[in-house]
Amino acid sequence: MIRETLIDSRQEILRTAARLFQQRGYDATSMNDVASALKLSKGGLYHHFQSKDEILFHIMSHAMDITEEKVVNAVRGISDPEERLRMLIRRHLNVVLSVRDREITVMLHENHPLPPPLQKRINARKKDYIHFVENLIAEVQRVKRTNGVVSPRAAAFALLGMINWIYQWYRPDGALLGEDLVRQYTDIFFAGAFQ
Amino acid sequence: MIRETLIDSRQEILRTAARLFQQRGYDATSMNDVASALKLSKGGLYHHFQSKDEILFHIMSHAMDITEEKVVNAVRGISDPEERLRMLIRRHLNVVLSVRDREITVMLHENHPLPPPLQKRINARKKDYIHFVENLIAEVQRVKRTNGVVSPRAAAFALLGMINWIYQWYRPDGALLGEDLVRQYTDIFFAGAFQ
DNA sequence: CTACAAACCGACCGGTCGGTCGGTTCAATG
DNA sequence: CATTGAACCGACCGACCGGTCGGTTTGTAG
Repeated sequence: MIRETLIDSRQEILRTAARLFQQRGYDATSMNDVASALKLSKGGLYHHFQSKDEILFHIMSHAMDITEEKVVNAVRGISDPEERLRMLIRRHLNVVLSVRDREITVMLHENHPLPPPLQKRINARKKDYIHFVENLIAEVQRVKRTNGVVSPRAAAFALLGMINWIYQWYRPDGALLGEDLVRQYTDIFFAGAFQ
Repeated sequence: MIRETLIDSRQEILRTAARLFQQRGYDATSMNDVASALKLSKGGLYHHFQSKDEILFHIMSHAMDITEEKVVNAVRGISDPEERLRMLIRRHLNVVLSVRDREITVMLHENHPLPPPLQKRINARKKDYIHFVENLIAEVQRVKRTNGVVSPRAAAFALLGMINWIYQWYRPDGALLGEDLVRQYTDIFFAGAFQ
């Protein structure tokens, strides 16, 4: 049971750190803040992680894991490209809105420079995802025979911008609710990208 | 000429600070960094501004000035709503892309909490702008008689998200260039919001 | 040349940062 | 009960943070 608790501790630390980073920002959150939120001393915290950077890296990695699991994998089984894209929009949007998946917001917002090799691993996964979206859009355009006006690349950036920007203004108690957003954003994008 | 040089100094400080804040982030940029980039001591810098917060506030205020001048005012004279919106998209997008207007990017990205009264002034101006965009979209929907599918509010957020997110990925030497982006984003949004 | 204020310097302040380290607690194993 | 290693503590480090202040330089007006 030793292995288990170690992993659990690390996971719990990452969850708490992600919450604090999301609320106050990475730079404005000290290791003392993280430690005391976990009822731990700073020394105790450093028993589990080597550096603050390492914590941020694992949060971002986890964010990419979530994206691949809850968006990409959830969509892979759908054979109809249009339905696949609709589900991708729904899933991606819900991940951004999800209070549980705070790692996503941290990854979207924080530009803190990680050590180059770590930074590259994150960037590579981000690029993979963009290409996945881009290819899916291209496929839908082929099926719908509407590939003259908008390039899949620009459409992908537009779509990801629409959705990723939501964390900047969305409040769960606001007028625009999740399901409503999914419907309207999907309508906008489909009419926009497949004219 | 005394007044002039004082204002000039302050402006130059703000320009340099904006550049550094954009490149490294607000928290990661020290007052020493700003001072030495201006070939000034930290003490000399504090002769012109009372605090780091004050500098950030003025940068953000300036960002809103730029938006009102280069986007809102540039568009006010256009009588046809559709043309007005097209020009707004073009102008807003060019402001985000402009290397000269770094203040915009700083305002879009930095969430550093300012003293509440200052924070409120910035937030109020942001909201005014969003409402301006929302109302313009509603007007175009009325003219085009296409106001059933997408609410002006959601459309405004989608549009601003598309455009504002650009700073996260745009590189002037990339494949997607400014004019191309304007055209494609305009096409996407018009087909999407006015079905 | 004098006077004076704006501009600026550089040493300094209290505090906090990320990170270290020697030592203690604790729980499981044999 | 002794051993052992993970978990953890708390004091500490050097560096740097935002900000202050007394004094010097500099430019201009009389």
